[in-house]
Amino acid sequence: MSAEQSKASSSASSSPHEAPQPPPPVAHYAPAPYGGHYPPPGPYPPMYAYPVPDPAHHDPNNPNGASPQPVAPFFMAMPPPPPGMVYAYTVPPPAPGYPFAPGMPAPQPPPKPKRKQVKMACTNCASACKRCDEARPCERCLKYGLAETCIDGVRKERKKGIKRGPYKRKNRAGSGEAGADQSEGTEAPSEQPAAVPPPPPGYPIPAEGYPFPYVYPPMSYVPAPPDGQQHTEGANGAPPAMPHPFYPPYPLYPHAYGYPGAPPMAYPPIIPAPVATSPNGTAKPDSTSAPPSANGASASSDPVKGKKRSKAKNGDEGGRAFKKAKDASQGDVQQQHSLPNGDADVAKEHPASQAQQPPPPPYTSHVEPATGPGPVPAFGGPEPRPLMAAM
DNA sequence: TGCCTCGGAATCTAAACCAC
DNA sequence: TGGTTTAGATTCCGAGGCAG
Repeated sequence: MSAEQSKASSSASSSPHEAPQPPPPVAHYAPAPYGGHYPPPGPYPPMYAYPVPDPAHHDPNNPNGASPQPVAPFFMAMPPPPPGMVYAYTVPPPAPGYPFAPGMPAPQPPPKPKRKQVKMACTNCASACKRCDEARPCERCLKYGLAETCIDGVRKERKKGIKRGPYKRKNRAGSGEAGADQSEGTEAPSEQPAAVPPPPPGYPIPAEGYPFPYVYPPMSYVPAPPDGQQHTEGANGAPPAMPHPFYPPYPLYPHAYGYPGAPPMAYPPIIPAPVATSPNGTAKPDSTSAPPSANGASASSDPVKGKKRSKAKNGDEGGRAFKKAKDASQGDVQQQHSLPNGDADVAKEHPASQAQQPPPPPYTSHVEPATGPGPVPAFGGPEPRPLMAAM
């Protein structure tokens, strides 16, 4: 499942519709744009992205009292922000159970990454209610040997002549962002902290989903020209055209990324650390990127949300008995091994196709290539996580 | 226990509506 | 005419439940 999804999503991200976009060009840090030195002379003490595991510390995500997973901490030697600079974004929330730095916004549940749908699923995927992709045959049909039956369904024509009630105009006080937001499907206004100042004129706006905070000088701040050089600012005293638009992220608290059990981060939406999947699934960053828990913990995690089931949807071939009977009688159709709803039978005939799928790279399925930079390769190694290559 | 099924939330998309 | 809103159509996530 997860492998299938990750594969599908990865292929979708490589489709012509959603060609992965490279991250925005990174302006390399110019060491002396100010009168003083920035960054201040090092070396900096290593800043761990999460606390060094303490044998005496019991991870709250390991309810059995197990010690934290021995994941090597990665550290970031980060200079403090340059004088007069402010981060345009706040840093992600800390891992559960850890305090907030003073002044940090209250913890919020990380917003679920928006689901991306294909325009038209193939008939096989549609009948199986499984993820499809734009390619024909799609990944799933290829995987299950249904390539020949992987065709687009026929989208039903929308009913016409349906009358509607009076429109409720959305609140467009915020300079008319409602429409654009709706069409874009983003919830940026509610996700961006209100304290984040807009970039000053002349400074670029970071691409949506850009993984690291930008820093801008405050609106009135103009960096002191180094060594008496003249400003290259434009007219009206605007800041110079992007001398260096941002600086490396500064972890305000020492466990921004990668702490085992840390929730998926609202921002940036990337780079999972080697997450230790706890037995009760509490550390599961996303079920789409994690293999189903062996004991069905996810299924039983919320007993309140019971679902009713019927054996057959719309009286179709819903049950296994029906499928089996159909198989027996129609073994030659679907290339002798599959029903349109290919999962069950294909899985039986190709058990390895599911069982031996390598675990998917976490989070890759949630990169939004259409709106943000390309997927950032997940950091999978235990060694200290490298800083951004462009830094 | 693992896998399959399918309910329903999330998303897409085009028709209807509205302002200019 | 173009932009916005609404709602039908569709996708597919994820939890319940069954077969082995």
